[in-house]
Amino acid sequence: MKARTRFAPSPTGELHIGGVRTAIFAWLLAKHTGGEFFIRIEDTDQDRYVPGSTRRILESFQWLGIELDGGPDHASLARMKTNEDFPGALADGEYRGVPGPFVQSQRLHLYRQWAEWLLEHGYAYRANETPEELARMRQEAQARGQTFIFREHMRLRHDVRPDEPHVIRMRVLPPNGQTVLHDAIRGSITFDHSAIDDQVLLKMDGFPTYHLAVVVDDHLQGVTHVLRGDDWLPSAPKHVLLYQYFGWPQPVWAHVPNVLGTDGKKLSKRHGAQSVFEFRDQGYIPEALINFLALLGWALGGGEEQNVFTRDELIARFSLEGVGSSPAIFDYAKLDWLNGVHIRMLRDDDLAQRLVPFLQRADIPIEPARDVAKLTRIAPLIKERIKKLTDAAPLVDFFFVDIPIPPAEALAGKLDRADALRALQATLACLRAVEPFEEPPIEQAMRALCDAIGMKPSQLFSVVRVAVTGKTVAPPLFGTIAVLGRETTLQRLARAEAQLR
RNA sequence: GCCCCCAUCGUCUAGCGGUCUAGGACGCGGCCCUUUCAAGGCCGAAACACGGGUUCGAGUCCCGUUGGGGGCACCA
Repeated sequence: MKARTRFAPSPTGELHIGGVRTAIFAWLLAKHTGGEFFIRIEDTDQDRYVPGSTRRILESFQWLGIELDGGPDHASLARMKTNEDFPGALADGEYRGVPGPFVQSQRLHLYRQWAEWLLEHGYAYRANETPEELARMRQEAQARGQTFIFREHMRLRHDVRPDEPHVIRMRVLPPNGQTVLHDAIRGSITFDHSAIDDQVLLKMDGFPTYHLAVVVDDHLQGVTHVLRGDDWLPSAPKHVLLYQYFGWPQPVWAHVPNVLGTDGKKLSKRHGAQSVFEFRDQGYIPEALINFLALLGWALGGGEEQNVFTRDELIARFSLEGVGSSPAIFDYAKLDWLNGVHIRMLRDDDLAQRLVPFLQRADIPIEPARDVAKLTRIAPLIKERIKKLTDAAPLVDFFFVDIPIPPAEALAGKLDRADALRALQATLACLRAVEPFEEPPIEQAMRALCDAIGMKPSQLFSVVRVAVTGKTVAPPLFGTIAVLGRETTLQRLARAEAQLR
């Protein structure tokens, strides 16, 4: 069965990593079954709308490399409260069968139409208590130690006419009944109607609440599986009821557990990196982030114990059955490890390309057109030494900028100054003669040199390393020398030799 | 306060009544490899929250306790 799923963020800020995980599950499910995954913007709260956030959300998915089968197009984005259009947006007609529009504020007529349908069929009623009146009623209930549940008979005015300002509330029927939610992850959960209030479906401003909009849209847009955070669990029975009232088939419900911070609390601002862009800027690559997030609450099971997955493997192997029901804590150490693993899986030229902005940000003068070829040669030298793209700069800077002449103590290290000098002089002579100036011959020559001058490899190579890179920790020496080239290498060796003389 | 969810190593998890002296991964410690640093290989420490049931037999099923999380808006 093909699944059609959606991610439905509200444009109220950055795309949080917890939301991304939910989106990834939904996306994987859809792609696993050969179905569609789309994005719908839930901008029904005029007050919480944050300009630019829709664009940022879409850009996040673009960076993650998650392709959409539906989502707001240029025209739709331009028509939002603030112009949210951007070059990477879907073009009109790229919907692949999912009916739009994908912005809820552009679907208002649908919500009104279906709210009125509920009214006509006795599943809803009009009310017009003011926020102040409701707050007072709520307070009174609390004073009596009760939870405030709004019910039809509690209305202050029973003769609300259609032409005066009002809201539309749903009836919870039957009043003393129960509603059972069948959840693919949690099993069946029974809710007592006595604990469910007559939810407002259509607000005074003509906008729907989430509860109406999500049901109408998911049905109209053919969503087969509703995946969302488990903070929606308590209001799920209202949605089940609405599907029943409308006579629509229930989707598969799947409430995925929350992602918690290191302190066990729901992920929030003070847990460090939050938005997708922060992870991007900290040097994580999408392949690793997706792998990591998928593993947070999902496992292959069946005795298979794989941890590293490519995007295609995830799509091939993902299933809702593998999603656990307990909340997971975000573990940065594991993310770092996975990021290193995925960096090592990258092709050299791919890694080189991705490194460019990070090196530039570290003030290393990189000119993509000129330097990517060189970076591609450097890539295999540093690949297994970096966990994040930000780790590269201190490892490669000396390839692109001249180094200060290392002080004598640094050059000599644990050696006598005289021995260090001897080592440099011998290396100078040796490397002048090596032909061709490539890694294998260089290594061969320098190893032979150790025997010739009676030094241990670790001794000789340490001195040369400092002379050539200015560092005690650097990429593998022979590869480094080869990339640096004969001229630069000899020049740095000569300067170091002079320093020790 | 009321409602709901969750509970295996520090963390992510496998386990779907016996094959569990509980497996894997990250992290941690040790050893090996080695030109530094990594990567890699090997070894090790590390968990079924507690109490009752059910059963010949419970990490696995049921109930309770405790602990954690979420929700109780004309917010999503």
